[in-house]
Amino acid sequence: MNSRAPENVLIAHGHRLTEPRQRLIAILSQWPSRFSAGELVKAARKAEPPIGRATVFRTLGLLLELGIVERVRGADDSEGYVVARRGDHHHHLVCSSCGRVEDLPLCPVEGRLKELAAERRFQVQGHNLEVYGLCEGCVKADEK
Amino acid sequence: MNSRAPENVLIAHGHRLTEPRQRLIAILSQWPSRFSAGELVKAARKAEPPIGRATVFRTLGLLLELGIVERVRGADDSEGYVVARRGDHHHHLVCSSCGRVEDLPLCPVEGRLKELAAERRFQVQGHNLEVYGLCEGCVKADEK
DNA sequence: CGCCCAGGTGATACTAAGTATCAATTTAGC
DNA sequence: GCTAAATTGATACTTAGTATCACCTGGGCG
Repeated sequence: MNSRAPENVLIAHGHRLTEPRQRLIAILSQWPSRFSAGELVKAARKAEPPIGRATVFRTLGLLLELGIVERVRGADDSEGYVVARRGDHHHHLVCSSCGRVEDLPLCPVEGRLKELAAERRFQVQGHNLEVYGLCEGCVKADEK
Repeated sequence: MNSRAPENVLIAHGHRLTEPRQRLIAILSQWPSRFSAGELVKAARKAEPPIGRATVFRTLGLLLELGIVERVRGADDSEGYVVARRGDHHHHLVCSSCGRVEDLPLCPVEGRLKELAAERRFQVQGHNLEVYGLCEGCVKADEK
């Protein structure tokens, strides 16, 4: 089966596949786009039976750590989450108009960054890049 | 005089140079490194006369908008601020051991990013890059 | 199958980081 | 110095996240 399915990743890392977690994953898998912690808490509270706030945050942290969910920050420093669509290194193109998040699989930083940091004797461990602008749809809407 | 002095930038943008703002700028100019909102609020509250919490946040927002202060995020998603040391486009090398923040004036993203985004028909408005790792001092300390 | 217990849950309470409101005060130009 | 507009500070509220702790349950074991 799909070893990248959240349920399997959870188990592979020695976590239990509890009922609240499964239901939370189900909620997330249906999520259309970016969401905030509060939105997820609200959806979880509305579920039947409801999932507690603490569990939502704990599970969110777990999914974040396992790379199943990613934190996204928009141009205005707004925070949010998205369900990860790829497991490898990538970045995000965040639309500042509609909030949509696209993946940018090719990293425009690698290589160049290494040289720059080496000159400074800075030992790079990782980096985070968020690109913001207008997605194709919003550019068109803007032109009208 | 120095047109990049916070006081002058404030005035140049039509803001008033009030006493609380001046004192807050004075506090910031002495700040050794990265700070959190809470730390600044505490320092402002200890000042004589104290500066109110709301004013601290409003002023912080203003200084952020004017580029006098910058938001910095570490590897662990920790948030913080630093007083900007340069006014042009740059990024940050954040030490995940000591928290020190260095400026990276050469942008390793420009150019490459434009091509990549163009292929995707994404209209780039800006980007944010944080690099984390170990600063020169912490690399040495680590080797011992 | 049923026991057992570590890992997980949910209620509650707490902290940090902001935002909103509004009456009282101050600034800067006239 | 006067006045309008900007700013302040107190207070209350919101969102995000952590801490605690008694209770519950998933799943390995006999």
